[in-house]
Amino acid sequence: MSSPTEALTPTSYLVLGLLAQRGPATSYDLKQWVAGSIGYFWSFPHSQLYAEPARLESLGLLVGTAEVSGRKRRYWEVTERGRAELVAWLEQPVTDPTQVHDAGLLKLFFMAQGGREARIALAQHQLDAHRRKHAAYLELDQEVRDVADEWQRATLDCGLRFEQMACRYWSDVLERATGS
Amino acid sequence: MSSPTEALTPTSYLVLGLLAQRGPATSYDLKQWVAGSIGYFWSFPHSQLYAEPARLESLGLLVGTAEVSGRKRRYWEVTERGRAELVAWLEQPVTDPTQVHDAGLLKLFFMAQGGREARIALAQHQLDAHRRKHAAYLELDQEVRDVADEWQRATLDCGLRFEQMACRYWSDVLERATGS
DNA sequence: GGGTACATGTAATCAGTTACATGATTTA
DNA sequence: TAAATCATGTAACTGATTACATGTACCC
Repeated sequence: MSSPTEALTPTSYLVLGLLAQRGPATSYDLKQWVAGSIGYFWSFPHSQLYAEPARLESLGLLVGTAEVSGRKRRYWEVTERGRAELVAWLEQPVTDPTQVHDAGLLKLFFMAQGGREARIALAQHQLDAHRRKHAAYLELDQEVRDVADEWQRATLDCGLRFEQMACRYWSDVLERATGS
Repeated sequence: MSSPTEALTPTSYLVLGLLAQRGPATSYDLKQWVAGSIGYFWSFPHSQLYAEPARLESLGLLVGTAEVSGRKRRYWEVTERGRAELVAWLEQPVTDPTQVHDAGLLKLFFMAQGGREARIALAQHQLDAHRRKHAAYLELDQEVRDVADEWQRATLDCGLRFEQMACRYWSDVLERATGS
């Protein structure tokens, strides 16, 4: 029992991981970083990114320093214990199964209750959305190619594959919806 | 402004949709149905499935009837307004982007902070998990082949494709993790 | 120097999760 | 008939979401 850590959430490890990876930063920085990476498939509202560091500090995993000048920004930095906690988490096996929250899929599941038009519209709309996302990932891939490390790029690669699969999938659904 | 509906959640539409699809049922039935379908990739805790119908009844989208005999079960049934609300939802375009909550991916993103062993273990573990899930979907596919409607089967097909993609992905990650 | 967008945070609400609790069936 | 499991809920907590509020920098 190295650390009597009160169950941390994914948000906790996100904050811990980002700060460990990129050094001291403000909640606003976290927000920006998330928006440019993980946020593409796992959204963390900015209010959480302001609240969570305070919690982690009370657990001794971060330390914060407030500016005295105008903006009074609070910078957060990972402590030794914080880094240890992060590494321990990385070594633990994942238990929670992947959750895919997709309102489009939920609708499709009930689409026998709707009309043909609705099915076509859904499929078309989802196809467009996933195509846009795929394009966005491709662009992102170019942008970060030389600043991201190998595993960050691997994560992005998963997004890319996912969107590619989704495009094919909704394209097939569209075909069936049109044909029936 | 057909209905002054207070923003419904995905849980609301899940309940509405299931009851519309399969007729009057108890919260326990809902729980069972979810466990055998959507629940594979989008978990809805049973407490929600007990609480939500009450909310929907207060909105006039369901009506409940309580047994008087031993178990005092409460059966829920969709009203006309409920059905209309469901259909309206099916026709609306999806706005929320797909959320993929996967602790494994989150870890991978930070895996430069961990050791080679941890990366191999993660990839291997995720690969196993997705293989099991894929197998489970295949089995489910056989079971429901003749009871599920076309769009329910299409939803399952998405799960199948997702797991297939995930298996390939983590297999590739495993290779890179081993090789470096 | 007034408007607009960016930056930084707080407060209130609410959904989701965990835990608890108990009655009804089945089975050993 | 005792134990175990299934069935049916409720209560408490807390993380997540939304909304609000204000300060700072930029630009027209």
